[in-house]
Amino acid sequence: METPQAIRGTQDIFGAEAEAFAHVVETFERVRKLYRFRRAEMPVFEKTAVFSRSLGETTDVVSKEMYSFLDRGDESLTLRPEFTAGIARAYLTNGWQQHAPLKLATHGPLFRYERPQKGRYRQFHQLDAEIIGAAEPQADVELLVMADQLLKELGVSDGVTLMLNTLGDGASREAWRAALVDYFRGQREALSEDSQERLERNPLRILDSKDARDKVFLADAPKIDDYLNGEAQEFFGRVTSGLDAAGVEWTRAPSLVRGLDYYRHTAFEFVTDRLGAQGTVLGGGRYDGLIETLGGAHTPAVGWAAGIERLAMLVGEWHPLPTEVVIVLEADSLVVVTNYLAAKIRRRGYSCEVVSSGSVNKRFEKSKKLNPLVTVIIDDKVDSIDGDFNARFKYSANVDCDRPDLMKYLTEELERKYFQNDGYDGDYFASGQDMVFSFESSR
RNA sequence: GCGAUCGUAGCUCAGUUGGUUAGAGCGCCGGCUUGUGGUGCCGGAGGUCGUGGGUUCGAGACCCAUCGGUCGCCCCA
Repeated sequence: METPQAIRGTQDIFGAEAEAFAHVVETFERVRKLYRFRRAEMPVFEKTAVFSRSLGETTDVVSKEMYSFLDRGDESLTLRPEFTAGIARAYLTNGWQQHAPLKLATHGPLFRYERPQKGRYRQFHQLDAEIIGAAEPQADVELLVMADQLLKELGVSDGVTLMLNTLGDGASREAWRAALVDYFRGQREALSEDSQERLERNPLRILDSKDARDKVFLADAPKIDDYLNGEAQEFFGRVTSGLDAAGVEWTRAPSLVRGLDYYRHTAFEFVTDRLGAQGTVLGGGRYDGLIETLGGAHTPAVGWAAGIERLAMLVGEWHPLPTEVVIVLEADSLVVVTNYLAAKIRRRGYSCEVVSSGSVNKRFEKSKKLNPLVTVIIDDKVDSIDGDFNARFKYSANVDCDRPDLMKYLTEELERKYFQNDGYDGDYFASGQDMVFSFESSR
């Protein structure tokens, strides 16, 4: 029987990486509540039109990266390549207009048919935050400040910079785009093959080409600032002054454009040079035109998405808190004692692991590897002078264990309730790194 | 879709200019040792050397194809 392989570009995440992944999500959940964003869940697949119409037919995402298939009714469905389009559809379908302006947060898997590489997968995961039905720059500011706080709380903000730009309103953007096409047409033959292609499909993209043949023309290319009308300028000014007031650092990136057609005004990316070719860790912008393309009324909105895998890589290995208590069963006849104690300890809210298989030697090896705060040993050695003990309950705590609550619980409550002892029996000594306390129950 | 690079035990890797029964460390299992015990010693399980062809008296090592991983281009989080 041959084991089927996992699909290319999917990942099985485990251990420290999985902990880092969970840590990113948990931090996002916590921060999103601080900003009072409401949680939403959407399907992972939609009718293909949801994405093809909103993202722009000519974008690479739509033209070659979507996971599309026909269902049994011959309807074309697509695994979501991004969140925004699906959220916009849900907003219209469910009448969420009544909640506008609506602050939404979600996270989960997305799918794109691409060659995998560092920080890029066919099934990848994003955090997502959107404000729908808010035309004011204030919404952009709130979203950016939240993103900034998220990165800071994750401890990854060092070396990550906020690149900020404006694409102006629809009219500004079109005028700029036309000027760029004009300009680059003049140099057409000198451009890279990729950029000659971009000239027809997505001229804004030429601006962040990595090809040296293109870079020489960038300095003299038309600037968006020259095409912004007064309104667009004022909008951008309010965004930047809001960020300054909130203490969020940013860098103007006049050639920053976003890949999808629906962006207007604010566009931004938090980038780092620590992730190889995939420098963008969080990106987004304003998409005032999107909801109309799905048949809704004109609805201004802003949002961003962040790659969980990329954030997790910046976070690095993340280890869960150490096990608080490990119970080592040394005498198999007393197995019920471990069941009793473990249940009690866990119900009390302390993490606990039981080691009760393998040779006694292996059990201690295992417990040492778990590196617990406290080790509890269940033993039936009859080694007292009068020989009337039938169970012994010892625990050893790391000398540095700064958990008086846990120590108190174990010494006083458990020991008294279960063993009906009077307390320490005087057997108390230091062994290496551990303080060892020993209790014995008498009958 | 394009390019580079890699693919030997569960994991990390050695395997000399192609030459007898393919190795180590870690991990796992067992035994002994260690009188509070992540030590030491002994033993064990586990590999069709990604797969399929080819060259050769002989290939894990050379060639071709294919699959997969990694990194990059395109694009994007």
